[in-house]
Amino acid sequence: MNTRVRGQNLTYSIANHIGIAIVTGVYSAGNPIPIEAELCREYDASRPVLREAVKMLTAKGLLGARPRRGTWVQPEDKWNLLDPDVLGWLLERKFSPTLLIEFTEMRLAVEPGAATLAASVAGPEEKAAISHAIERMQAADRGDDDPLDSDIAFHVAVLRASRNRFYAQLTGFTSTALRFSIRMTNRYKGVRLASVADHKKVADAIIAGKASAAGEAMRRLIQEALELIRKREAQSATRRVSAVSGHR
Amino acid sequence: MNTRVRGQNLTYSIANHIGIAIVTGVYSAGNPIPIEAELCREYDASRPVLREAVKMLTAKGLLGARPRRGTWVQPEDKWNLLDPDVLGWLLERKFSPTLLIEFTEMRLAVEPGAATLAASVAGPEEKAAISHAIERMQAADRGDDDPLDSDIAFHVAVLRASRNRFYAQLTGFTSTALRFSIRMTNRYKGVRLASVADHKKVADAIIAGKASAAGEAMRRLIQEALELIRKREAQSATRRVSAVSGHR
DNA sequence: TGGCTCAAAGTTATATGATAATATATTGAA
DNA sequence: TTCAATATATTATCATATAACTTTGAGCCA
Repeated sequence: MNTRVRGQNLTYSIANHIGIAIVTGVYSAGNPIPIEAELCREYDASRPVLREAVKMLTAKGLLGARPRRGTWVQPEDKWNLLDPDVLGWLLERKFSPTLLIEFTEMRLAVEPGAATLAASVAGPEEKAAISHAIERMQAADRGDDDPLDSDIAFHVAVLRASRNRFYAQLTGFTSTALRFSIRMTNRYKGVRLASVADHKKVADAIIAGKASAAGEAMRRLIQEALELIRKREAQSATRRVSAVSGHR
Repeated sequence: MNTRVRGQNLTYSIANHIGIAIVTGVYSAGNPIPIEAELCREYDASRPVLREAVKMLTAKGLLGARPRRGTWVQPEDKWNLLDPDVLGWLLERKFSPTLLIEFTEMRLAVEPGAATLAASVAGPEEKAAISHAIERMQAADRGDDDPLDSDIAFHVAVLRASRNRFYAQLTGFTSTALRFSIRMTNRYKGVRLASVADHKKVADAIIAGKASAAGEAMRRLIQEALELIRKREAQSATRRVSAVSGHR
């Protein structure tokens, strides 16, 4: 192979490469990671650098290593899917509609939860951030801002407004999910999965301190997006099938 | 300091030590991580070992490093709180009722979501696992099984039954959360935060395929636990205040 | 012939020391 | 006073050597 990776930081580049190789199945249980010495040759790097990269990946649950047994890919259920890097690798290189549906299903639970909390605890600055995101979305509809960025900003603002560290932790996750959701579906429809008006309902409820209304509005918002995604997936699955049968 | 750490694996032990030191605030933005050379002296280890440990921690978002700038602790919002190690360090060494409330708030959204999904997609084996966990809880009430383990087994079984990788990913998170929830509250009450009967309602709804009923039952279950935890926290806060004022 | 013990080999773990890259601070000049 | 160049401290990378630890297999004994 001899894939000399270059970037500002060799260790991170190699960790990235191997990480991607793992999630795309280049390395797997059936096709195990080569031993250190061979990896050094493949990536043309010294052993310490390679070991540091491998340690980063073991910290993310992708790899395991033991003396004499070598280095191996962990079973998929040990991967830290909520780690932004791991999720990024998975989406960037091995995107699948199933994955998109799975994390939209998760957003369907998480974001209403965050919105409910936000309505009871958000302070003035956090509410201002939410309002500002809505204004940006409206501006985007007039062509004065980026539709994707403003949409993401809104969801991130709500997560932060929950004043719950675990929800706040999911901002990276949600940004990524949203970016890919839209990238996948905007070929068929406008760039939004839901209207600005629907987003504004959520914002208004949070700012008014109406907890259950905020949660419910957010739930409807994501439910709508999820159904749209499921429908598109069903359609393209049908298309794939008819394309295959058409060849016969 | 010279804290020679010994264990079967030096690198992991050191990563653990430093990880705990970070989350407990021994190292912080104000009191930065010493330079590599000093860390080597403190932990009596070679530079490669130390660098590998540091790389594991940067992979978990706890540290950052740049040439000439040294190694520093990342702001807390960059920590991967959903990483099982990070969460474990935080709970094991710096437990706080606030943290307990925060992740119970998150469970309040996540687990009903998982239960809802599970009701529509769980297969026979997954339903059997849920039933089995309920049986174990009943056995525990008769003294024939462990109350804590059986309780955890139930929640884990539901998450897995959702057939959603992101929910499944949260099993470690939930086990930890539950273990600490109970450890914190069982001094005051029986070991359960909610009755076996309430758990069984969730299980029955999932097995019957009643999605919204399953979600709602699970929501009630955790809502109950959350209120109990909040009440206990308010009480002990009062106790702390009166103890302090009593001393004056 | 089967099982147990022990030894050897292969692989990761740890150590040492040296060189390169880089960002910051300092110093000097404009 | 400001900007640029240079010095310096720190991480990044490299090369190599030794240790520790399983796994495997061979040999021996029952």
